[in-house]
Amino acid sequence: MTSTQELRRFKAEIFQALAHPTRIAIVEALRNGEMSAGQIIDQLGLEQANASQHFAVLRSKQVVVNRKEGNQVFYSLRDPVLIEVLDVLKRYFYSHLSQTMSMLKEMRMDQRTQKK
Amino acid sequence: MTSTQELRRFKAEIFQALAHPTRIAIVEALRNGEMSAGQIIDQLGLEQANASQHFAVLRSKQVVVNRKEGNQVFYSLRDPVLIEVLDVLKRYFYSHLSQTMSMLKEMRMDQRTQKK
DNA sequence: TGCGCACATTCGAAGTATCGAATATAATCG
DNA sequence: CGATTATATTCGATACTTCGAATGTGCGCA
Repeated sequence: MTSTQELRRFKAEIFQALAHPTRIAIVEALRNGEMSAGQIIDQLGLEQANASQHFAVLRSKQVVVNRKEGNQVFYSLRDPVLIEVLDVLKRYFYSHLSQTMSMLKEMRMDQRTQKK
Repeated sequence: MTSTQELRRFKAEIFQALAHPTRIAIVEALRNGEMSAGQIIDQLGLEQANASQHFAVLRSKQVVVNRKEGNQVFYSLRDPVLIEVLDVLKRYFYSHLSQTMSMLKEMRMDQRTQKK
């Protein structure tokens, strides 16, 4: 039996997988179909090793799947329903834009202040 | 100007806020309207201090808002659109149930094996 | 005023995530 | 074969998260 607990742990895992700006960028880049690792890295301006680490996270949570072709590895979303999740959040963001803006400002200020 | 970067950081913050089974449970408990901290704690069987820490995370990311009434604190979702996000994930979960089940099994096995 | 309830905060330990640098692997090309 | 390209993995440092235990805060009631 699939317990409620398990379902929540599963959801938490997915959220964790998406809880990084770079990984969100990767998922968004895949919105229109598969791309090679190299294409994603170029498009987003990432460090190769770092990108690969983020790919590993997304793979481990099955957010993306990959396919090897010769030299290259092509990534795609396992299920485009995840894009819906991002779109819902975009609406969320815009519907609370002014509050969100000040929140973002605070977040940036916190960052600066913390770095002593 | 709201940059794409900022929007991604914002989304990542929301995902981070939801990236814990207990916090998902709290958000789901609030699906049907506000509840006091104590009610949530009882219903979910949480430790008081731990629950309060999770409330703090949800507040800091503005996922929930609170209202004091005398002795008690009532929590509610800032925007029920977040429930949509959880519902989308539920569909995601069920549409990939068999794969997900084996993934969960592996995850549990990993946990056991790692605890040396 | 002082007690008790409801809730929040702080602290320190343990675990987990992130990064860049270095290194490994695997396919292709000459 | 050995070099080159594409990608992945490992390592160690630093930062963040989580937990329970202890303590703090603020309200209401006797």
